[in-house]
Amino acid sequence: MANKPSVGQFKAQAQVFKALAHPGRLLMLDELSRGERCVCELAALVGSEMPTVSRHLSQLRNAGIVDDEKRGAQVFYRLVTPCVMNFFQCVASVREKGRA
Amino acid sequence: MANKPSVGQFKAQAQVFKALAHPGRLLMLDELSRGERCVCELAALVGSEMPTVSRHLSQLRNAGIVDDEKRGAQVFYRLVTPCVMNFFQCVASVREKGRA
DNA sequence: TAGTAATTTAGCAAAGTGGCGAAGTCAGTC
DNA sequence: GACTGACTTCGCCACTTTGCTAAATTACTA
Repeated sequence: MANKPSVGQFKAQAQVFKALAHPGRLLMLDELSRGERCVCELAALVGSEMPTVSRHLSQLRNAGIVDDEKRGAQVFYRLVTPCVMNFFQCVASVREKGRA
Repeated sequence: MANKPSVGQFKAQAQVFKALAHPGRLLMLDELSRGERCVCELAALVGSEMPTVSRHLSQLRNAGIVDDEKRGAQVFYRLVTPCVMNFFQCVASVREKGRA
């Protein structure tokens, strides 16, 4: 019933893409594709302060891309939808064709 | 040779995602997936002014997602990398899992 | 050459994004 | 109960994005 997707659908999808539209968040997702990580590990990875990283992660969580689990004093994040990692191949081809 | 992608790579990829992170641009891409369209057709589709649509299209072009061709007084845009349309399925699953 | 239509570019105001430090919350330790 | 560490939320500022109108550009027509 959705041959012509509605504007609302695109709005929701744009939110997901928006969550992916940041180098630091992509770096974190790449790391999470190899297993769950706590916030402090990801903060060290991207080299930003923890508040900054925490907010990036909540953006990814709100988009439904990652999930979090509190264990003790630490919070571990993991990738919920690994298929987003497939995007990278297409995006790479986008960039290659772009410069052709 | 790229087991550990560099920050620069993620920066470039984020640019592509950024180009996709707008409902109107997604709507236009969906339309372009069914064939080339001129700017005025796309403007009518999204219901924005032509200058606005023109800028959105140049963003998509700069990202390497679409290509343009001038024919007479009109400029026709077409999808260069149809694989970006595959994203939508994964994004849809992201949103479904997100609300589970 | 004038005139009209299709696009793009430029300039402006409003809204959103990203980063940091300060402060608040929660878990484990002394 | 006080203290420390991990994390989140808040407030602030700088920067970017977005949409509009006005103006410049290009193609076609009379």
